[in-house]
Amino acid sequence: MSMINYELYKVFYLAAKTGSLTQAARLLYLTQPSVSHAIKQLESSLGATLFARNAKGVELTQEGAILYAYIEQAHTFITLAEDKMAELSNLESGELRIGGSDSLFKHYLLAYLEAYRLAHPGIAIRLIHGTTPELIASLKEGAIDLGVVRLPISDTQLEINRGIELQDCFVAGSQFSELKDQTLSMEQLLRYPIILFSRNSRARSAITDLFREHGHELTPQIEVGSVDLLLEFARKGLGISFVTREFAARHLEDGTLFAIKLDVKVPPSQVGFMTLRNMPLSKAAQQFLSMIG
Amino acid sequence: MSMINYELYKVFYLAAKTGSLTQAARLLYLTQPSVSHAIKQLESSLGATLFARNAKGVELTQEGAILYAYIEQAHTFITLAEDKMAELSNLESGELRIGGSDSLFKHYLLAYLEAYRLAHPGIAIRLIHGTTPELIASLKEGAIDLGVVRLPISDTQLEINRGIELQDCFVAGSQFSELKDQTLSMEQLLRYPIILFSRNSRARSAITDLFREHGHELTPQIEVGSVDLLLEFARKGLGISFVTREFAARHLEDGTLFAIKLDVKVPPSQVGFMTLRNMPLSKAAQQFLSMIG
DNA sequence: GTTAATCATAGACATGGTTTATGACTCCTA
DNA sequence: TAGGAGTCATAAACCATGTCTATGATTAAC
Repeated sequence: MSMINYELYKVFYLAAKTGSLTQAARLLYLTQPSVSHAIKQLESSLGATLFARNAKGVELTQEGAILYAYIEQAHTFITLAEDKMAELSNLESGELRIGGSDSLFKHYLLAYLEAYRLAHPGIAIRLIHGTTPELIASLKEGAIDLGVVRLPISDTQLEINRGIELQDCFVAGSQFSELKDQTLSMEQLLRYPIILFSRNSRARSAITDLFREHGHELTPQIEVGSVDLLLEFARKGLGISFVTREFAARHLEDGTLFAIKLDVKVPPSQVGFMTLRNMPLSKAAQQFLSMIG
Repeated sequence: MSMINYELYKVFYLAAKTGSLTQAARLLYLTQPSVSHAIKQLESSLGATLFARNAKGVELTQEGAILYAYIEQAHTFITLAEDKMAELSNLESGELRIGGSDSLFKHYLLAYLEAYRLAHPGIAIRLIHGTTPELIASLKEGAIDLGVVRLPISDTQLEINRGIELQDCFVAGSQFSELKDQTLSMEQLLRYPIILFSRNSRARSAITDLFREHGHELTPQIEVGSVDLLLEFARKGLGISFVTREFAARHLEDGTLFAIKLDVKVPPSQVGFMTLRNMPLSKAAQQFLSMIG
């Protein structure tokens, strides 16, 4: 490998382009002898005279012209690279890939994403949904920059940032209005039809575990696959849904749903942003996290 | 202009390609801290972290991967450039453009060109024919590397190398065999039909000038456009041709033509190789001249 | 727990690039 | 035709940059 100092090619490029060592020196913030020396070095490394020197400046020789054709291309790519990196740095372009659940995207991140998009329209936002283990795998493959999930998570390779706290609760519609002012026990609640999120959900296992700790088995009459359906089924009176209070906010406000008071405190759940401990965040992701945190 | 030291991109390229600063250092004949420092410098110049460092080596970040896509291209071009220059240096490729007259090509250069082609089959040979002023213009435009012409030539921008000496003479065929053993004066010669090369020829003006100096006007009965026709017409007995003895060698030997002895010495003409004084010769041209010189 | 990799850091060092000063040359202009 | 202003080249002093040595921190593997 000949391994010529690439910096010499920059000098050569500018000398060839301007047709003057003096001008090249000016562009490079160097002196003319320095450029002269650099060109001489390149010439001796390549074993060819690259320029004809004359009183008006320099002119490419046959060999110099051939070299220039290649170096011009190389220079173009490097310039493009520098421009691109500047864009990325200025958040004028780039990609922000977030993993999470659809409900967290919709009810928690949406507002931030809108603000982010407005502030940095050049950055493409990609939302990838999956379960927590899937998202951890995606992170480790580099398919996403960060994941938004319910805590706790224990994986030494991950770095966790806490987000908001969410309070899960049971909600019902007007068909069950007799429960509005009561405080129910677990036993009492279990007499009613229960609607839960489908298996593999962190929220679901949290609540069934809580019931089990108190000696009760929480078995749903209906299982659904989305938060929207949980809310919809509860509103239609098909049963009592276990949902995140914050996600039901609209319906709780307009009265189509109400929260049921339990005599047992349902522990809140923490939302967290997980990133790979070893992998530095992209500027786009850094900026997004800083907008939230 | 951000003007980052191009040499840093070489280090970055190898680090990214090998996935290891240590290995990159080995390829660059540097130490690992040096590479580490170079990468850090590049990162701070670009305002982005390019690598995730871990115990096994380094891995490109999102931004690093984007940069790599560009730098890989640039590196490819530079490598191609270096390969090409090595080829040119080794005379494995290139172009040799020679200007001259067809007769000089055929009768003088041909042997050298054959040898050259055999020795350097990778080099494309281009012969451009034209008059001396045309060739000088071609030289100055960079359209040819060297010109082969009759001397003298006076142009301060040109560098002249002497080639062989050619002796012009009058030749005739068997129809004029009575002249074979005579030594003619100019006056006597002028009684016969003369065949000259068409106007603008250096050889022609040399001989007409010589006659004029002696008070005679040499006016041809026939003008032809090539040396071959000069010889052909003389052989057919159409007249006495003024040709270069060396170009007529074959016919002088086989007796179809003979040289006429004049009582005036026709000064020999010198063939020269002209190159631009200011423009360094390509390797291909240097080699060619050295084969002749 | 030990070993052997990795990269990072700090400071000493020296190579190499830069500068200054000057010279040779060419072109243009008065 | 001389003078001036531009070009690039050269040489030597300088110094700053990049390099190395030495060491540390961390991680992975055995």
